[in-house]
Amino acid sequence: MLQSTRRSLPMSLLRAREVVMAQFRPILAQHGVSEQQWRVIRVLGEQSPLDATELAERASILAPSLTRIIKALEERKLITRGKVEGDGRRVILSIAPKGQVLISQVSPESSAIYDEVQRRIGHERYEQLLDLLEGLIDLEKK
Amino acid sequence: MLQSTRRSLPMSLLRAREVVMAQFRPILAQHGVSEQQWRVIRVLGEQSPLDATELAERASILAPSLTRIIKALEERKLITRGKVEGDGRRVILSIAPKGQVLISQVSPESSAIYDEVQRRIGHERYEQLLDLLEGLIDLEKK
DNA sequence: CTTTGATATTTAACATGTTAAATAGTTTTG
DNA sequence: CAAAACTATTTAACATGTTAAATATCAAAG
Repeated sequence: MLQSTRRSLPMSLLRAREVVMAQFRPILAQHGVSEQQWRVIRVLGEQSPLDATELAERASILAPSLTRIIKALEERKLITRGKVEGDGRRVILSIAPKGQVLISQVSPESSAIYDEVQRRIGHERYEQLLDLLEGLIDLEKK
Repeated sequence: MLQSTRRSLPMSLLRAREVVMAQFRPILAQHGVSEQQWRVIRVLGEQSPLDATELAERASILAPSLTRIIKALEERKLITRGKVEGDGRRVILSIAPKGQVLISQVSPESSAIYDEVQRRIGHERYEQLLDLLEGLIDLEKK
């Protein structure tokens, strides 16, 4: 029997994400970074340096997109790019000072929005949702 | 304090969706339709005709993307496009016979995958997840 | 040591996402 | 009724998603 488009898991995931991101986009736009660029910067803010493959994995961005994003962020001196000695194929990325400044500017506003969303749906439901999503994500690895 | 990228709501929603869609993409690819094209076809399969605005809303596709998708689907005769009498601005879309055939071909395979995902994470958790997502989506309307 | 196979990144090509602006038609106002 | 305001769709421009293929380098076999 046909799945209704209203209670379809992929569709619900997409819409839920849309609702949350709609809160963020204006902030990111004010700082001149896209959603994906911000993900890259934030991952490098947590751990730096990282090679491109690891970075792509952690930021959930496909390699071809990452190539383009890296180029843009490097030109703006938000990140730096280097080569690994011992393996000439790998590219190593690091957060740059300007990138750290950006993180320190955006993070407070970002946290405020997270808190607001969490408050509106309830702390318990929020954690529950994250747990269920994690369970779904882990299906991939089995 | 900084949100970890691992337990970030937008990131988790994105990854969870990715896991589910990874199951679907091969099927859709076999039938030569993209994920978004399939959403449009499926929505029209549920209700047809629909005007472009309604269709965009229900398929969670932005108007500019819908314009391009409609063009492609109409050329392949999967949907048909008409004008409304009384309002010359509106475009009306309907599912075409070829589109209905496609739905009848893809739906069984699609359902099988839904069932499999549901089985793997558990029926109860599956419904719970949909409920929580719905709650998040409804924040938008308040 | 060189050929074969695997891995990391990039390029290419096309579809979609995203915001802003343009177009065309409709409704509201004065 | 004519100007102004509004609505629906399209176009434009650029970023990203997606798959496949190309490059470059490294590792394994022979």
